[in-house]
Amino acid sequence: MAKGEATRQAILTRAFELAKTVGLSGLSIGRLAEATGLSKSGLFAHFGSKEALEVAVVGEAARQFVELVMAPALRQPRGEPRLRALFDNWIRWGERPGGCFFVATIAELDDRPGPARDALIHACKDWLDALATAARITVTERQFRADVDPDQFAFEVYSIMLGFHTYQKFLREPVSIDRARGAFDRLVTSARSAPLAGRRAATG
Amino acid sequence: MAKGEATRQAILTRAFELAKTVGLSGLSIGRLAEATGLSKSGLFAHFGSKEALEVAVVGEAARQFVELVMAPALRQPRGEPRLRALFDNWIRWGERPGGCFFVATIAELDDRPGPARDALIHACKDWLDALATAARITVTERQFRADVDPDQFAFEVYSIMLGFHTYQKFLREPVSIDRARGAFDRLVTSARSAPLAGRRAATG
DNA sequence: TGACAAATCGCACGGGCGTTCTATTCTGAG
DNA sequence: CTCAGAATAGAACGCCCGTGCGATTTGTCA
Repeated sequence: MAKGEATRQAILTRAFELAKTVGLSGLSIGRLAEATGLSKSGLFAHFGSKEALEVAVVGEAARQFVELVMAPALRQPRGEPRLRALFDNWIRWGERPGGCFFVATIAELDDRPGPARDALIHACKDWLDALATAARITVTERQFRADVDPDQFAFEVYSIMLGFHTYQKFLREPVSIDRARGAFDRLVTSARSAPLAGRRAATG
Repeated sequence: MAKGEATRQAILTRAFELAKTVGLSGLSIGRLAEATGLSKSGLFAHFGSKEALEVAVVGEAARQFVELVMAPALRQPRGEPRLRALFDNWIRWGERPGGCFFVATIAELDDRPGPARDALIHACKDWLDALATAARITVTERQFRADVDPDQFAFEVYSIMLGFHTYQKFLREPVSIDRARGAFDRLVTSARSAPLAGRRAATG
């Protein structure tokens, strides 16, 4: 009984890797079957439809993202260290072969309604919530100024990561990581509480 | 002799609109022929191959981008007004139906080499160059601090726009435009020269 | 207006797609 | 060891894709 589940997981692992470069629509059942050494119909039986396969791949991506990016960061101390860990882990996630699954897939699904799109939106909102929560905590810990908007902060971190991936995967700019780190540092610095007594002017 | 050229332009106009939502791979010749009222083979004859059609669509996108975003901004005064015009026009470009063609297409082509990808990279680099040049001029005009890196600035503006489009087209967040404007304002403010005598601490 | 070229059409081909059905092989519980 | 049921394979389907070709319509200039 466990055999089926193991095969299914092997398929998903391979499908996730493939989808990072060819997208979800580009992920054809025939090609995936060839890549996993199964027959087309044998593979198909595990999911029942292409759409269900796509949803499962998004789920697999979310699972790996939690495991590799979010969970380790949540073990860091609250405040700026945790925020920085989220950013660093995310950069590392994006540097793995094929780049970031989510960035590669978002543009593909934004005009194609359906359960796969819903699952992807859910994963992205979870991630933005995690960023905003980490920023909010950093404010609570008085490491960030009280007037820092956590949701705005999350938007800006997210934007930096989108820029990073575009520079990295599309433009193949070697400076992509320096640009991303530079932007993140500037963002964090401008959000910090004044280190000594005496306020500076607000930045936003 | 002009008939063919007119038809070709009509095809490209329609193809550009369609590609914003379905992408370049999703833009099939059959569907495009139906949308333009031509026969498949009649349309096909204008380009000779799917690949050539894709390149032409990217060219059409670049042409419209220059006309609607870059050219009007270059008529604004040098420095911050021009920079802000580039940003505003770009936001407006992204608010048109279908969103931004480039954002929609970049993720699709980043792992598919070929002339279409080359053309898209060229257009993006032109745009980043324009942003960096506008920032450099703003430094020269002493509206920005001398230690502002124009290329880093361009990266951050570009990232904000990617974030804007993701929030807008994918997450359908109504606050997308406020987030983008907020991030841009924060970026510009932190780059400005000190308005009066006496320097503040550097921000990045 | 006549004639030549440009523009467009209709049709067909091979191939990959997702999907279905039936047959076969494998596997694990009794 | 047996055997039901799970897991996989094989072949076929209708569909749409990009592409090529010959026929036909349309436009333009002498």
